[in-house]
Amino acid sequence: MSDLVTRLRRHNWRITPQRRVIAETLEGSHVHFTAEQVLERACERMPELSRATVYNTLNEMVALGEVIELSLEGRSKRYDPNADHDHHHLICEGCGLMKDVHAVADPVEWLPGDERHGFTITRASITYRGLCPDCQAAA
Amino acid sequence: MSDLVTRLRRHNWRITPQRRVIAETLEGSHVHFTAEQVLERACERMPELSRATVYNTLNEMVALGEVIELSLEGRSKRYDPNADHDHHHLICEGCGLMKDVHAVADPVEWLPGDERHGFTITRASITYRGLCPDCQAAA
DNA sequence: TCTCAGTTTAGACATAGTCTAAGTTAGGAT
DNA sequence: ATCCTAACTTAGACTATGTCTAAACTGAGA
Repeated sequence: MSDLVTRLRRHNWRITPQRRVIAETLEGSHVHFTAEQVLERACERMPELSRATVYNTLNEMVALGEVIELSLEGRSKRYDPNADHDHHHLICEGCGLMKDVHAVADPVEWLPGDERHGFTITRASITYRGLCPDCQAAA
Repeated sequence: MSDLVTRLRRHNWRITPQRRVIAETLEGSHVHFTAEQVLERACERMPELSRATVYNTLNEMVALGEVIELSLEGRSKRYDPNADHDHHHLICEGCGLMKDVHAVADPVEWLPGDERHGFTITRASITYRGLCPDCQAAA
């Protein structure tokens, strides 16, 4: 069983066949899919699945805090089933490949008080950009 | 004269009236506007300015490296006329207010070699999230 | 003045995402 | 078991954001 499904069930969230397929699609890859990519892959297992259900379900999983929504590149959002807020993202500027990474310091501590403009800061995420090994070889 | 216009001129880029209005609109605020907001404000000074010109011009300024494109929140990109890549962003989760901030360390150094997956890393940006003073008071 | 590359324009088109109204499903009450 | 109800799903219309195209315009140099 998908770990994401387990986490979702803890919220007393009804696990319908559609939601299960969507959760398992999200979790079954190292890549972070867009909603359209989730729809496409989930439809291989459940062809009658509708676009609206995919969008609704992804938004609900984000609202429950079990999936992170990423607006990093291009026009569409991507969904990360790893809800651990301490990880960051590494993006290849050549091909768009995205990896989860962990940094050794908490960025919140590196923002001086006089740069906080009176905000209370709850979290921080880092986006690293560069070239993946394949794109370096191609260059 | 707008500093952004000065920087753009150095690229031998023709500064037309339309481009000047767009650049000055971008730079004349502490807020980072969406393309539609730039269009709306620029049209107050030049009503016949077209949507296509705003989008083209913003994309060209990004390509020249003099404006940074931000895909952080919501559906639309925002444009930051401060091309200094060492600054980061602080976003209020209540009202969407966005501020430029500077951290005291370079986040690239916080990513250990074994978390780099063979990438060459060229830059890193941090997105801080929290509540601005007004939204704290309202809560 | 003429020419031509670069620029601007209106509007068609494309893509991403949301909403609505109707139909379906599942679980509790009877 | 059957009914009732709320939650869920669906197709497709709709909205928002951004890109493209073809034609018109502009201005610097021949």
